[in-house]
Amino acid sequence: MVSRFEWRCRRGSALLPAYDLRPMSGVPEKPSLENVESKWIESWTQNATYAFDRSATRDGVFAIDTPPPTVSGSLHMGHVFSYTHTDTVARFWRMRGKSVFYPMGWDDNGLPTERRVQNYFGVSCDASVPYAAHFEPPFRGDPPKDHRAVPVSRPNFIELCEELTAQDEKVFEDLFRRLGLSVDWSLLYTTIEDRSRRASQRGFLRNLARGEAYTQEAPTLWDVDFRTAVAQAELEDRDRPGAYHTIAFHKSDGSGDVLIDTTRPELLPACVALIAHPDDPRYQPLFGKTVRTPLFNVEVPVYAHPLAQIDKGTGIAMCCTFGDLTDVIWWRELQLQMRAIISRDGRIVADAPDGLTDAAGLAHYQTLVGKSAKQAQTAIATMLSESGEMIGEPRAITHPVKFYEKGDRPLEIVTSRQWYIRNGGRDAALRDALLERGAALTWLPDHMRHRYSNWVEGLNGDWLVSRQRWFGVPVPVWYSLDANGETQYDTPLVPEESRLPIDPSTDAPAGYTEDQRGKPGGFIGDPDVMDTWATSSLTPQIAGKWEDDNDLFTRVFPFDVRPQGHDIIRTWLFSTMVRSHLEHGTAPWTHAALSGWILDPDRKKMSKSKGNVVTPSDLFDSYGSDAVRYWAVGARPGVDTAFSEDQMKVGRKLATKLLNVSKFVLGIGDVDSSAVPTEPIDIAMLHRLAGVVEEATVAFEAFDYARVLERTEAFFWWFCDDYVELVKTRGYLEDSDPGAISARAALRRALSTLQRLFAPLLPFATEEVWSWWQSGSIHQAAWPTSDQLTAALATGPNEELLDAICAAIGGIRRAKTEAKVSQRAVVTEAVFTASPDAVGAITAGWTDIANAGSVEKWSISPSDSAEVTVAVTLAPNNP
RNA sequence: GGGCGUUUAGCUCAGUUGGCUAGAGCAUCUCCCUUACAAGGAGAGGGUCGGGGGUUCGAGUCCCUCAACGCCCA
Repeated sequence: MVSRFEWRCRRGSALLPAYDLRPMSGVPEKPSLENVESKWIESWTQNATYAFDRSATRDGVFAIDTPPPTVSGSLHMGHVFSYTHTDTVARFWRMRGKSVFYPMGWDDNGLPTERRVQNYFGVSCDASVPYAAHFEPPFRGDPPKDHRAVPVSRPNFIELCEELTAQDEKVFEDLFRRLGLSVDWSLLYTTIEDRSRRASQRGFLRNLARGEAYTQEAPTLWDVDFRTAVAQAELEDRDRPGAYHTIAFHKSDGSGDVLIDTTRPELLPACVALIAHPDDPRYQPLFGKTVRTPLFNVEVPVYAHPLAQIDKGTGIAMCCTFGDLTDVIWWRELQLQMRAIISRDGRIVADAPDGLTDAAGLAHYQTLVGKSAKQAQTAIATMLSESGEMIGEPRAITHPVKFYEKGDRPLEIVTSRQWYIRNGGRDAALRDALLERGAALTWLPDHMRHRYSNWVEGLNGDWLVSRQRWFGVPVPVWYSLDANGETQYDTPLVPEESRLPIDPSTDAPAGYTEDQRGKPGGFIGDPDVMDTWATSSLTPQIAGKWEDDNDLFTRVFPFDVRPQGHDIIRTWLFSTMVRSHLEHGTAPWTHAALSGWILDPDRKKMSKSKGNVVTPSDLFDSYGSDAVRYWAVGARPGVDTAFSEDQMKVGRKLATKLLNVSKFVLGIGDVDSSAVPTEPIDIAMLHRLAGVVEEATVAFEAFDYARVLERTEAFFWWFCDDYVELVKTRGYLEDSDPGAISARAALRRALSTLQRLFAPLLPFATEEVWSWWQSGSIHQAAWPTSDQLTAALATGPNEELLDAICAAIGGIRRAKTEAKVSQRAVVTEAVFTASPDAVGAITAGWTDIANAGSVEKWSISPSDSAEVTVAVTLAPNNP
């Protein structure tokens, strides 16, 4: 650890010792939380309070791989919640003398932005439309419901994306500043900017050069609305109603029918085989023979394959190209024919598939052309009924169907050429290496490691990174065209890294000129963009300016922590691990901190669709940023947490209390900064606080900001309610009184420590009270230590003393409450009993107790009980 | 179907390697305008720690089992 002294020299700061005294003129007459936010936000910006010191070496740096929020949405309480957690840890390490690398990024790349731009401006991207200079979109916000999207060129569309993201990003930045994040805003990046595109393309080209990226034409899960391929990580199963249709296939030798059950009869024209389990005696005689499809009269083989489920339906299934991933496996392993009938927009293609030659079959097919899968299903069920080839009625069931997580219709499987990055899904050695990397991470909370290993172990293919979209990072390759104009996919043309970022749709590869584009002997650009995750998987590299500024990169990489939601372990966390493992041979960070969900007070997950979302800025206005942070910090790492304005009210109370008690301590009277507390109760209080400091330090080192708050807060209220009340009268004595000196010195030591313990949690209120008596920002002050707090004290900890004294004053207070008199009421006599040790403690602290309780006369006698008892006689004239 | 988590006061949650009579905040009730703070303070009531079984001198805590709720994966 860097010592406070070294750190101060390095930062060139001129901080005073933590409890050095300043003129009291800084304490306001009436402390208030009003306007502290704007005041300190401005001060922090002007003084570059949170600037990363890049002269620090890796050992002296704490580096955070901040999640770049998607700017196509709005910031919600989930952001406030989790970003506050990270900020507390950043602030702690900064106070511990680390140079904290805390960047912010905006994820403005990809589908969500496209969708928002379409909805906001009322446009749609159409690559065939020419570019229009000075294009004015039909709307800026809220196009009417019946508005038909205006097609715009890809460059125009991208301009609109940039316009809207810039606007959204400003709102985000303001909100994060208001929340008090100690981000170094000079490190800001966006995922669509040149530097990110360069990093993304460079990373991809390095993968390609090492054989970790490859292109392949293969059946792929496909969203028919977004018209793009999707990756395994973006899938989700949704339960959907469906129906089993029992359909009769006809044996080619005329010996009867074979019945199959299917939920997708519309794929009948795409049927290429029937498949049963090799051990199924019912179908063993049919293996190797053929049957003819109903309606279409196409001859298809019957094969055996172990993936056929004996107990499902009739036990024999039709294999179509393609109904599901099992079909793909059968098609590949049994080398079946291809009869694709679903187009990329989800409709039945015009051309009947190979092998469909029967005149009646063709006529049936014609009725399906152009229909959606759903419409085709209805049509074909009707035809099957009419032809008598459907047995009975369809039987309704509910079954899991694969969807793109952002999509509205079930995924289809279409064959297309796509780019993949190896992620262990097809390679056991790589998978094991990635599992090991995950196991070596410190997970917060620890059980989240299972999400990672679970996912990696379940991978069934490599990572599909190409997307058939516009607003993203282009796949940075071209393909040469041979003399016949055929595309040479196996030997892509790649740019020099120094040219990046490139757009292959407008840039030409080296050795070619633009007029050779699309011509035989010329070239074409890869039309696709990369998946958003392919870029955001490089956030450590982007934020750390990998290859653009390697001096910086080596000072921050591997990062200390990746904070993120547990819902994106399989996507963001895993893909970042893959890229770092492949490129750098290391994990990208040492810690992964997973935040929980925000639930509404009814324990439901908050979401816009449920209409239970609260706007953060309204809460900042109502309770103050510190109060909102207080609510967030109260949640233990990784735990789902109910939204609670009540907690914010408590936080507001705490911040107000901190102001008030600071005013009291600083206003009670001066004391020399070299003064050492001498009264037993003062010394014992400082030792108690020293224990809190040690506990808070350990907790923060383990990212447990919630425990820091809990322990600090518990001490703080005790300090205010008991300790301060007890020593108040003594502290007001004249300056030369030894008791007053002891109290004031102890109060100041404690105050300085408490302010700094709270600083990472309540940055505004603590900065405010610190400014009353210290110079420099509290957020650059040193984290308190127990040594500092107990320096030069004559005696050690004495919890028994504090407990006995507090029990004594508590007894007096209780007596007054029970008598329903004011706490100011005078006690003419108090008669105590207590254990012999407690008798000593109460005697030692008697003057303070008497002052706090307004006790005139007292006596005490030892008892066998550990309990302190008191009999109180109240003055007759009390109110 | 596999994995993970949660279950403690009316509510939200602490409870560390097993160790005094199980704690806090909120809410409720009573009282107090007190010189840092009424946007405050002093006090009170409230729990067979999800059920069952086991280990132990001792279990909220460890083991087994069952249940409910939630999440991840298939």
